[in-house]
Amino acid sequence: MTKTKNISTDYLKELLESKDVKPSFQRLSVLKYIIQKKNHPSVDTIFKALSKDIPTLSKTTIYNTLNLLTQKGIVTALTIADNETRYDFGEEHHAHFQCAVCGMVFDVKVDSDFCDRDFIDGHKVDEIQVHFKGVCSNCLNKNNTFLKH
Amino acid sequence: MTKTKNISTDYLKELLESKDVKPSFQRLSVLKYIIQKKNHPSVDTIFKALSKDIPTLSKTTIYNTLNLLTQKGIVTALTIADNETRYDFGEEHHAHFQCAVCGMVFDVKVDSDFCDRDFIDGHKVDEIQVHFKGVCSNCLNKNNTFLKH
DNA sequence: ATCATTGCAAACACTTTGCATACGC
DNA sequence: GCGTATGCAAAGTGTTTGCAATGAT
Repeated sequence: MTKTKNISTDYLKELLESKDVKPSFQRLSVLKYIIQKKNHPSVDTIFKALSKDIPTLSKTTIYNTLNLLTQKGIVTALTIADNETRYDFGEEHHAHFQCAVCGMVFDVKVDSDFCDRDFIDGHKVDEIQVHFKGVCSNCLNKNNTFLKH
Repeated sequence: MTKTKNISTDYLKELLESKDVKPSFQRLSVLKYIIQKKNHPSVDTIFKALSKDIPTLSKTTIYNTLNLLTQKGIVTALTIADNETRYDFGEEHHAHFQCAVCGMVFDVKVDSDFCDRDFIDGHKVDEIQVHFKGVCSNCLNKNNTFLKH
C-alpha cells in the first residue's frame, strides 16, 4: 500500500526541541504524519487521519501546530492549491506537481539553477516554490478520456 | 504615478470574441483593468477600483468574469498568495515575486529551461508557476529594520 | 421572445480568534 | 501552582450558488 517507514519518536522530539518547540503528543503526531506519509496533506486530511487514534483532537490544534511548525521552519506551507494550504516536510529543494483530476500533490525533481539565489531583481528572496499543474500519470492511465480529445 | 498605457476597446473586444466570450461592459472593464494595471490584482482590488466608475457593479460579476476568463485561457489565476487568488494577464512565461511585507506581486524574469516541457515524471503538464517570496526592494529601502537583525 | 449576463442574498469552505479547561513541569 | 497547550464555539474572510431582474439581439 502506502510506504510508511517508521520514524522514531526520539527523532521527532529532537527535531522539535532543536527549534524550541515543546514536543507535545499532538505536535508529535502531526509532524510524524507529515514526515511519514509524504502526502502533502491539508489540515482536513491530517485531521481525519489522526482523529481515528486521537478522538479528542481538534482542528484548531492542527491549525495551531502547523502555523507554529511553519513559523519555526520545520515544515513548509504550499500554496499550490487555490482553496486550501498543503504542508510539506522537505529538507532538500524540490518542485511540486498537482493533479487537476484527483487533487494529489507529487514531488518532482527540477534542475534548479536559480533556486540558490538570495536576491532577484533587487528583491530579497526567502523562499521559492515551483508548481506544476496538469494530469498525473495515474489519472492519465485510468481515464483515457483525456487522450481522446 | 502608475503607468497606464491606454488600450483600445476594439483590441479588448477582439480578444474576448476570439475566445467566444461576449464582450459585455463589465467583462471589458475587468479585462482592461488587469491588462492596464499590471499589479496582479485580487478580486477585491478590482472591485474597489471599478466600483468608483460602475457603482452597480457586483463582486459576483467579477468572480464570474474571472472564472470565465481563466477557463478560456485569457487570464491566469495565481495561487501565490495563501488567502486570495491573484490574476494575471501574461502571454510570455514569467515568474512572480510576492513581498511578505506589502503583499505586492512583481513580475520577475527567469531563464526557464524546464518551462517548455509537456511531461514531467510521466505527469502531463498544463501549467507552470514559479513563486518567489521575500521582501521587495521597496520595503527593504523604506524599512531598514530588515537589515538590522 | 429568448437567452445570457448581472447582482443581491444566502450558503459554503477554510482559517483565525476568544476564552475556558486541562495538562505538564 | 503556574504557564502553556488544547479544544470548543463563534467570528472572519474569500468564494460559490440560487434565483430573480435586467439587458441584448
